Amino acid sequence: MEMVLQQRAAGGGCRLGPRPAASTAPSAKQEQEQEEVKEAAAGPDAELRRGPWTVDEDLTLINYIAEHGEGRWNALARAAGLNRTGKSCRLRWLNYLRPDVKRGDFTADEQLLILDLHSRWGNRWSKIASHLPGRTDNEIKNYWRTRVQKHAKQLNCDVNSARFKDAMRFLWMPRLAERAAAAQSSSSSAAPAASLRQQAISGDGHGLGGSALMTMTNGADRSPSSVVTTTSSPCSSRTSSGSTATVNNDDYYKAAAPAGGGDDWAAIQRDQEFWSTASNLQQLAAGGDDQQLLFPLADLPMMQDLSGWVQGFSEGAAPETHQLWSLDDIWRMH
DNA sequence: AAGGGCACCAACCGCTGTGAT
DNA sequence: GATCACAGCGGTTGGTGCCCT
Repeated sequence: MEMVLQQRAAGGGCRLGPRPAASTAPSAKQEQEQEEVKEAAAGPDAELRRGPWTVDEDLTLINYIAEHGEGRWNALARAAGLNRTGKSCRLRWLNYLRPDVKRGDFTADEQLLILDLHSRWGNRWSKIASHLPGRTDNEIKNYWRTRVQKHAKQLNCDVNSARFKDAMRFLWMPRLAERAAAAQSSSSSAAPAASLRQQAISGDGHGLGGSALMTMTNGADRSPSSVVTTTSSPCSSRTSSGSTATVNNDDYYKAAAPAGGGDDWAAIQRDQEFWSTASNLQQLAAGGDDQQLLFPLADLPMMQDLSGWVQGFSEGAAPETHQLWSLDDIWRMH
């Protein structure tokens, strides 16, 4: 325990001392409230501690909560003798010290879930976190900001844009689903979603016939903005425009294949051609001028089969008519 | 080896919601 | 209904450490 705490206390950085003035100056009332909180928590002569938690502080908090339980954080901070605000104690406990906090990289399953839930609820980190046992809202938020937003930036689009959402739905999420399924097949301790995904991919009991049929739906209204079915062998699917598209998993997975495993985004992002393709297809779908494309579409390795897929990159597409599977559907089947 | 740049993430802040008085 | 205290949420910051040149 001591060693773990030592590592945790030593890990990660944060500022020490007072932070710089905020861009919006606090009101006199707010300043007074803050002073009162300080004095109430530590007495008029004591300066509240800020910044990284020490091992001693962690142990004090853990022991106090083990004995008295959590809640009433300001009172807890005082009673435990911690020279911290209740807020700080609560955050430290919930995001770090709680025994069920899961640490380490997000699994493909978890990433998939985050993407799906964020597409529905937006930046409702706490709500999203409630669906990922052991993960904190802070962790998910950090993940989103450091990984997802970074790649939106690299695509020169906003993370909330339809373009980026389409890229997530059609490129990243199917890929994650497949990786999660692969991970599931090599693991005996499977999450329910993983086992369901495996069923979906193997077509077990759902008439999928060996295809990884996965359609991501659009936001709160749950209506698909467009449809792509992915298969391990070419198959046809009807697009929002009514044309038939054949999207071969092997093609775009090949294009996005990780050089050596690791982070999915990193793997996809490494392949500049892949992103350029997505970017160009988006421009084409939006009626962009072919002359503006980064390179001739005819040269793209995926172009033969993507005429329909391009339509998927347009906004406001009509709902699909054939069978759609969302994560919800898969979840329910379990 | 040095140092500059960047990703990561713990911890902060302001604000809002909620329940008690 | 008004006020207060507290809990909780989402946005932001900046130190640490890794990676690249």
